[in-house]
Amino acid sequence: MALTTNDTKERILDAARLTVQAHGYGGLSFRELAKAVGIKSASIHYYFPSKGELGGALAERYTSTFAEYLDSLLGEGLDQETCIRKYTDVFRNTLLNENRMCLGGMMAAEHDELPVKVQVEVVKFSEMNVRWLVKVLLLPNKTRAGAATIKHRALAIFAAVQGAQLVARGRNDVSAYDRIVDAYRSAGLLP
Amino acid sequence: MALTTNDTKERILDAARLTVQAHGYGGLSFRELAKAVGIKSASIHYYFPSKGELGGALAERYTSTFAEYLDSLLGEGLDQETCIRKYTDVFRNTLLNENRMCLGGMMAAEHDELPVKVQVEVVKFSEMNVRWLVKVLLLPNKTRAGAATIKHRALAIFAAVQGAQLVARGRNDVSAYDRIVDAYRSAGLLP
DNA sequence: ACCTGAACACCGTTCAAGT
DNA sequence: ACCTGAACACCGTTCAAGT
Repeated sequence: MALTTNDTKERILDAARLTVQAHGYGGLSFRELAKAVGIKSASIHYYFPSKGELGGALAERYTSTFAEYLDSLLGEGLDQETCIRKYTDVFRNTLLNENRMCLGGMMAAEHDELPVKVQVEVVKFSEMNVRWLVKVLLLPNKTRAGAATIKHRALAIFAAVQGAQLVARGRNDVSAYDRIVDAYRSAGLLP
Repeated sequence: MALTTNDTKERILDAARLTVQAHGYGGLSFRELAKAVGIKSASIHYYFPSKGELGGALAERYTSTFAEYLDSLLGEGLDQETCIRKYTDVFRNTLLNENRMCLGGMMAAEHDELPVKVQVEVVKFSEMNVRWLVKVLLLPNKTRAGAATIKHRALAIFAAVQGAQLVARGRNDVSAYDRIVDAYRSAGLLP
């Protein structure tokens, strides 16, 4: 009676997430995935008819889980600077986890290899990030900037953090991520 | 007697570059590549013993070609703002070319799938970019910042531009790249 | 020097067959 | 409902064989 959500489908998604964040959607193999879960590769298709279905479900779950965490920060009533620091820390922690990358960033790079359903989820992920960042940028009452300006700034922060993670991953060096984010702060991009 | 450099090896590299910038290193197939060049896939191995050798040569050539272009801008004596605009335009043009991505950014995302030789070239690419950006940041005589600060700013600009391209590619929308870069400028990250 | 066909172990996908 | 083995056309790589 589903006392645990750790059923086969969830275990497939968990293993797939770790693989995609390290090796990409293209580096995800049904045979390896099956080995990790303890079934045969053909059995994965019972839960996810195609690799695209799996990728779509994976990205969708990733976005909602991340959104939940981010909203919880706002729910705690944290101030703007703390919110941004916790935000950049999420991407930092991903790197600390064996140089892994944000699922959304990884899949953005793999755009041309993705089924349309997965491409759509990648866009939704970035939109969720921007929506949250807009809320954070509006936190102080001194809102002298217009709505469009705030949204562009939020998109820029999202892109800058993604780029910091991408470059640091390419160097396999978390300290590069730290230097970059610090420089963003010094330059005035981050509050 | 080599009156033209458009020999088989160069044609392989040219076709490979376009493919990797669109589909990634993982999306590069010897069979497809051979088809584009007009030989058999086994023949590619005559010029590049392994996929890693091909990837390494590709990244190396990409870096030196890009460095040549960037240095030519400084050679023309262009001012700081113009240099940065021409720099961001390079990445913009890549997106305009069927939503393609910088080879260095693409390969950074694929880090875990790359042979060490290729990983090294990805690092060299980013270092070349930072070196050039440092030179540009030092262009005005009013150099009030220290050497370390300048270098961190240069690295941050490189990362930010890579992120802008990554996010825009994920959305298949060049206008997103433009909005992000504009926001970088407004925030003071870009001169 | 340059090219090829054939083989190998991989891949996602399909499907008939099991329980 | 859930799982499997076997087949299919792909992949990079290897190698003996061609010219």
